[in-house]
Amino acid sequence: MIGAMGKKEELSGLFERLADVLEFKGENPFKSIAYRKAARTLLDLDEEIETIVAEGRLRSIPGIGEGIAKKILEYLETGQVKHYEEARAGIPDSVLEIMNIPGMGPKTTALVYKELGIKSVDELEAAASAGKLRELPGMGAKKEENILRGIRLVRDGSKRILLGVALPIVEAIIAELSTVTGVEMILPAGSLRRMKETVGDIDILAASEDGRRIVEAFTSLGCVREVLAAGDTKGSIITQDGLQVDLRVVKAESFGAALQYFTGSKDHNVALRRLAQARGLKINEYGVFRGEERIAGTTEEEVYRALDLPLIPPELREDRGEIEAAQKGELPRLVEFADVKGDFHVHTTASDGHNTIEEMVEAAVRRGYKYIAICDHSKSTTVANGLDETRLLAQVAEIRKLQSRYKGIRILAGSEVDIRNDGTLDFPDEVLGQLDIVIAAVHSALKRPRDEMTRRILKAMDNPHVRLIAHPTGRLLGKREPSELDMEAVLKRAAETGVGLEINAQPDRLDLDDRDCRRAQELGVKVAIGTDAHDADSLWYMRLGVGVARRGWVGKDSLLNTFTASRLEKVLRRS
DNA sequence: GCCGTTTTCGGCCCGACTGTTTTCAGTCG
Repeated sequence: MIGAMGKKEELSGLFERLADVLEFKGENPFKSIAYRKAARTLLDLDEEIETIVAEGRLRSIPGIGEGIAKKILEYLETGQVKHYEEARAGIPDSVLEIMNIPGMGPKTTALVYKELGIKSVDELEAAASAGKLRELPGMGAKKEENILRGIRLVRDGSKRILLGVALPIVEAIIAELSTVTGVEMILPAGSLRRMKETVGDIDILAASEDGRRIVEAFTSLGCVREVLAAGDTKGSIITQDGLQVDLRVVKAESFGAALQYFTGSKDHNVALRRLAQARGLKINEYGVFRGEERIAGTTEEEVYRALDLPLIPPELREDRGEIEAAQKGELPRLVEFADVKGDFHVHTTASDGHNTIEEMVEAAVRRGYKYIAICDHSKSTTVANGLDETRLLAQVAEIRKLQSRYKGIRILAGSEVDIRNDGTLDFPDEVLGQLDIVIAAVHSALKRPRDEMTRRILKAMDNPHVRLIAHPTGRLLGKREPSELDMEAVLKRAAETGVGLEINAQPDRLDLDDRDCRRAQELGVKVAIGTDAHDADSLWYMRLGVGVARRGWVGKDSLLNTFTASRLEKVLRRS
């Protein structure tokens, strides 16, 4: 989910649509590639485009040259881009939408538009159903069927799904396929391996001498709804949940190259390929080649080493400067899942959780944690049965008593205390002072204007008892946009006050997101993962939080969850 | 349209699968 629409988001969308139009018209495809690259680059910017323009740094952004820079300036000055308006003139938007249908590329879309006057997905569906498409050159009955299936797929809402939903599904599939005879290795690849917050489809990579056998096992899994492709080295299915899963099979000697290749991202790979070319090498999914000779490919380390690079962790492979950092030997030492010693945000039956304090603590012990923070809701969040002062203090007493029975784990008495509309907190200071950790969070009036939202959070951070701000933007992936918020101001205040920001690890939150994390890291702000678990099983969301932190270039020393219990005590006592 | 340890012109990542084709175009990732 993208935040509020600023100029860079508008420009990004414009360049994407321009790329569509040019493809449709059959112009030099590399122009479209250039526009799409610029569109992605714009979205990835940490700063506002206006700032960059004002400081004359536009042309220093990779992928933005003379032509695109001019168009950006034109848009900022006039609100439109003439070249775009001219290019799209006479082409209805509904025609371009046809290109979103799987199987319908620019060529086929242009063909049906020109020959049959088809201007929308609905008209395409009618023509395909009536068997009219097969009369066109290069088209047949099978193509019609495929197009109809593609239309159904899009209508079914084959949208991106949450990482936290996809991860268990793909791990179950892998567990099953790893028992197939001849499977030497099998791992997830693609955006899932990069721990992107949502994934479009799932890529799985296997090593075996007998590709057909695995592909057959794959396409006959119990979860298969539809088989899209089945060859010797590749299979593609739609699961009952509507998730597309692609399996690729290579020989073991190529596994590293293939894993690298299918993990992406696309932009990262293109950049790597350029590096390879400059050295007279060729990279593909089978290895790194100098002429006919293969010089690497069994492991990913080999592939990167062939380019004089250290292994770049999958979570960083977004072409956001990781290759340059690797070349300079400046890759961050990312936090590891194994470094995590505790969870800062769990609920219990006292508010809206499903397990007792003791059950949550037991689950934390089983995970080897050294601390866990019990942070139920406060009274303003009535829908979640938030605790008032009396119930909170009773819970603190209960936690102290329970603590005496546990030696190896510290049970932190805390609260996920509401930030009210005016920025004050739901409990008075003398109550907050009795807690081990105070996490402040906005749960209401999320749509207030940017200034007001920012002021509320800044004010909460100024309260000396507050240690963390939970789910700072309030977004819910696919359901609710992030609140309007001056994140830069929040991060700077965090740096000043020493208040940390939460990476809320709920699958549909992941808030802070990876980009905010990276900025936090740059500013020296501490982050802390809280699973916000409402039951003991959900403590596993920690993995998702670690994924966000790693994608945000967060090192071990910036993540509070890696602190030992005694070091943490000092931070919590603070000042 | 972008870009430069072969280049300011001429490349631009590269291969698999499908369906339609008797040798390949289109699409996808």
